[in-house]
Amino acid sequence: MMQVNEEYWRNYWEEKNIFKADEKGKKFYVLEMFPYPSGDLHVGHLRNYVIGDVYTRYYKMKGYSILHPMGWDAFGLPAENAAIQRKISPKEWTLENISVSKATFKKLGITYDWDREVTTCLPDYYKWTQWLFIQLYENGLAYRSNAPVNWCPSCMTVLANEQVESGECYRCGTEVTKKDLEQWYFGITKYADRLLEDLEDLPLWPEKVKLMQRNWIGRSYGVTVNFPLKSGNGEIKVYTTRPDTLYGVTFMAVAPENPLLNSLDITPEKRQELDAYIDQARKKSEVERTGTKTEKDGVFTGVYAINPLTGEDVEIFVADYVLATYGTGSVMGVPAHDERDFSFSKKYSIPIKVVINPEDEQLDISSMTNAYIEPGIMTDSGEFTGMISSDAIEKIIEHLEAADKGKRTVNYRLRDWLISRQRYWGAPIPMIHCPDCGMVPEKVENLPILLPDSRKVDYVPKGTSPLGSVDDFVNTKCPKCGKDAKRDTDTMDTFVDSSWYFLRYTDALNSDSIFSKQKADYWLPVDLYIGGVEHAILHLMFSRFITKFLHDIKMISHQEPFKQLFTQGMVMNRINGDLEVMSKSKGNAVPVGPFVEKEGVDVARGTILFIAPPEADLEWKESSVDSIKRFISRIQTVLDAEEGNNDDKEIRYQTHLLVKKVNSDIERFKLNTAIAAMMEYVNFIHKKMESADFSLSKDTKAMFIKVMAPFFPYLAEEYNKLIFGGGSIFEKQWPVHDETALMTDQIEIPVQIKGKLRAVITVGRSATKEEILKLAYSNPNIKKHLQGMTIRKEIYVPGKMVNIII
RNA sequence: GCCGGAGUGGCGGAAUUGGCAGACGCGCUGGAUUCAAAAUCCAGUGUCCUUUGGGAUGUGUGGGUUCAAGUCCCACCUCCGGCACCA
Repeated sequence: MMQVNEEYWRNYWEEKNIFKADEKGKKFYVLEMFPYPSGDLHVGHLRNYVIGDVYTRYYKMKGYSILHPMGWDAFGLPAENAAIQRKISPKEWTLENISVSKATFKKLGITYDWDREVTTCLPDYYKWTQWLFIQLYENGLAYRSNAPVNWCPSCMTVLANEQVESGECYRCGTEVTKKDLEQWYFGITKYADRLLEDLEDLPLWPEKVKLMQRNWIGRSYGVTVNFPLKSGNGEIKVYTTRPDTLYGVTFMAVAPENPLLNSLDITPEKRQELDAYIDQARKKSEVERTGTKTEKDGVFTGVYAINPLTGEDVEIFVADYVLATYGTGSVMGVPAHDERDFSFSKKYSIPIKVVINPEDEQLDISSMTNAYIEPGIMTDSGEFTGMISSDAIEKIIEHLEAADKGKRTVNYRLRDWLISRQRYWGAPIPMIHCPDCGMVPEKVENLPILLPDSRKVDYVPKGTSPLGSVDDFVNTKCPKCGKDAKRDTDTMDTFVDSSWYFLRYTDALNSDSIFSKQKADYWLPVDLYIGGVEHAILHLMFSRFITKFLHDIKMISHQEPFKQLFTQGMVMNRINGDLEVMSKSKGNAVPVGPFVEKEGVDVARGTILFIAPPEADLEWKESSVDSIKRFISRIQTVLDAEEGNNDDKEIRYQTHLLVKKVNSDIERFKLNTAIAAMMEYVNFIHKKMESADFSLSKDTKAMFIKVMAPFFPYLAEEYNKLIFGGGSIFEKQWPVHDETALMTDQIEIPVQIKGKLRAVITVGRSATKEEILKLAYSNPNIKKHLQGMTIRKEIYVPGKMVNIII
């Protein structure tokens, strides 16, 4: 029986540079999302990387120049937390984890080009993260702003909107609070339209992910309407997508944070009441304020605005369900035609005015229990009365613009990306605060701004940036005027690091530039990007944004980084009876190292690929290896037999069918059925060997070995060496099936009576309809069922089936 | 609440264009081999009926289109995921 020497092949691939990108001819860039280095890789990681490895080996055999790199998303909180607990430096801890993970990758023999390894926490990488920041700053896309931000009291840092899930921190699940802080933002909203529209250019992305991004960007079209104040000469602007309901506006609500409240002419008594409400609102969490379950409340300001279309008075409320950060921070209230406004008006006895009726009904305020939010016929709406409301929308916008009472507006749910973090283990923001010059970017030649040695830093989180405690870091000279100045002490969100790493791989060792345009243009876009769907918004949107920005500053030609996205399913494991995603932090991780040591890499690969289709979640069971172990040993039985020379038509048929099937299964990401097809094939040969003096010819063995190579690379190499004398199987050409081999002389035709299968007949390939029907009618079971029946119709689908209707 | 996706044997899952449902595998049952066991090999395995030829039934539920539906249409149920007052 064949002995597999994994180490030999691992070294062979590496020493002979089999999978080193040679940058010649047609290219294929395979990428798996790089991991956070948490130490031991587990079976969940294995799945992700093995899928990528299959494609790398497959495209290599198809003659492409391959780029398949690996690196480390190495900044971030776990390193700091671990360091605080164990009193070792985040850097040491991280680098140690990387070396453990890397050793496991090497043991697996995944086809990475390690010369291109990137580690985001090392200065040769974050130098360019800082460079990128400066480019964004100089193009007006990085700015500081003082605003209420999401604050995680447990992580002691701010979070981006994208990192808050139902009011909780995406990392630790702690309820997020609001804090007013001056923070750094990236102007991703300037790219909102392009990020939305260019999704059309990504046909090979899952619809689900594109939909999630569309929803997240949340583009809406409407109008900003000016409501003059009743007293004084100010005005309040509101944004609405339903100008057709403007005649029904009876109140308006302003966010507690909206600064225009200060300019309203409010009586001192009212002012006191309002301040109490505002104070209370600010203490509430986002979920308490805007969650669907809580009842909306507010306080009347005592001040009125004027409906610009009707001239009627409109009560102005302060209400904490109004978001200060969306639209104008104020909304108009139309009780009759908005569910939320309806219940608010009931609560505060605000008048209700119907301005849209259903086509066949007149709404009656006294009997209404719900708002009518559908389109309908305009009523009580001045010159627009009688129009279909959906048509009136555009007419009213035109009217408002003509009268200078409003302006057509597009709004987005997407917010600018808050990227500063009050933590130590991240890339320092390369900006300097100068008392004279203000904000000044560090000179590019001074990059990287090194993180100070952790021994000098008090990086235990206190809610302020740990770097602020290091005097020789903070104190510097202004790059512009040379006077004493202070460095910015925040570090960047780790999603900044990972939003451009796929570009660095194309030119990882470049010390003069972030990458060369020529290399990036050759390799981009990533042809196949494999990772979890949990990054559908965060990482994938930020990467698209940065790619577009780099395109705009002429660093790259492409506008989209990832041509095809494949989101693989999660690996689940039972813990105390509950099925949970496998992860180190949950304590249910099955480490890869001991597993492959025991079973071998090929068995580990085959198992994880066979038990479920790559996109489906799967439950990990140790016992799943049994079927693949049996299969591999059966492959050996078949291949170990002496070469025969008695391949017949049937063998040729089966072999070419296998090649065709595996090829198409790989192309459509059905790696589980590709393995099933190989099993069928091997079972077929095995049976044939038992019943006759038969063994495969050398040529047929070659076809099979090539087809299995992307899945079981070690075994394939051993047989390639044994039977064909060496070299790497991956330098050989992927087989092409011969369509003529699939043309059998005989075909089987199922015969149905009234849609029920009654017989299967075997006929010659070229049999005519008449011949087939004749044969069908002579079949005993068909005869039996047709006894005494009248045939009403015969349906014959050429080469497929016969259906007799009685 | 809104928007997606999915429901197929005891289990994981096949069925690529409306054309033989359950490929492949796990498990289970019986047999061969063995002193015995493991491993391996062979046969069977949706459910029910059966004279062993077959027959009935069957892809979440109920309807529909069609010669023919797991696949298409309508309504509903359940589960999973995303968003959750975005005005």
